[in-house]
Amino acid sequence: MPELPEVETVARGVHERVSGDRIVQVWFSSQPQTFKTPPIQQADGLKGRTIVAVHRTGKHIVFELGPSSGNGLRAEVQEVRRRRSNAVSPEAQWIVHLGMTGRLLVTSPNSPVPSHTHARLDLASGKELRFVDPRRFGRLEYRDLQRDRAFHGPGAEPLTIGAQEFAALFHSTRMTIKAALLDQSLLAGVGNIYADESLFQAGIRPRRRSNRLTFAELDRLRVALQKVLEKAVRLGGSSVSNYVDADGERGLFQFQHYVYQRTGEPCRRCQTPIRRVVVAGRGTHYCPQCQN
DNA sequence: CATTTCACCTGGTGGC
DNA sequence: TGCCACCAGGTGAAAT
Repeated sequence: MPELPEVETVARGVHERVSGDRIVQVWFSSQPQTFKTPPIQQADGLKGRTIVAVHRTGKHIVFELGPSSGNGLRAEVQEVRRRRSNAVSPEAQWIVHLGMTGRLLVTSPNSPVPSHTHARLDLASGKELRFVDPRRFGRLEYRDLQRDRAFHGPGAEPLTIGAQEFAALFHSTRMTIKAALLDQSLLAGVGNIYADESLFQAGIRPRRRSNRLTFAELDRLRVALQKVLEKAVRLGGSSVSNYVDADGERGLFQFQHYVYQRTGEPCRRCQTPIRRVVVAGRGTHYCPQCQN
């Protein structure tokens, strides 16, 4: 499930492979719900633009796009070189949300096109960028910054938020702490795995009311969450089911899980069997001994 | 308004 | 072996 660490891994991989490149041709599938912006509008906007940079905001991958440039291979190559060396202020953004099963792949145009491919971007370098998403929970959006606001994500960034702001956010709602962690308008980037893992590390039960947690508990949670996310980023994310990064490599963090999908197995701290309940409509895993 | 529930999707799993 | 009910969970709309 792509959450912050998986999305970060994908964004870094894609950035390394396509920044400085130029989009020369675009193809989209005809699956309407994949497109937050109508596909024709996206194709018109993307074609000819240079990819200045690719980065993550919350669970979103943002492509910063430069102005579209003229035709001709020589001009394209020069354009690529120019944009590599100078920072260009972006004129547009392509925003990719992976949903549950979305993947961004950088491949040769000749490699077999997987089923459920919804976007194919031909790049000036000869590479092809593909968006593949079997369950179609992912979303593609285009913003023209002359007209639209730049994308900044729905909520605060979990990795950099400070103690005061974190406490203020979670003291502002009566939801369960699990539901609050999953609410992207509060913190952007936390999903089911890292919500469960950080609550375990902080020793907090998922059904506690967010606004009833003490400042000390919330700060334990913030520190635990940041440590868990940073470690997962270092390990390339968690590969549960079939998540892979831009190389097709699997992450390693799933071997570090303390509670997620360990129902009935002994707690790594106290040997008590891990319990599974449903909170906020999600499978939720916790240790009844270590979490209070 | 705040909060909770549910529909959207397909592939994988496990029971019979 | 084949069939099918069921589960996974990010998000936004609908219900409460």
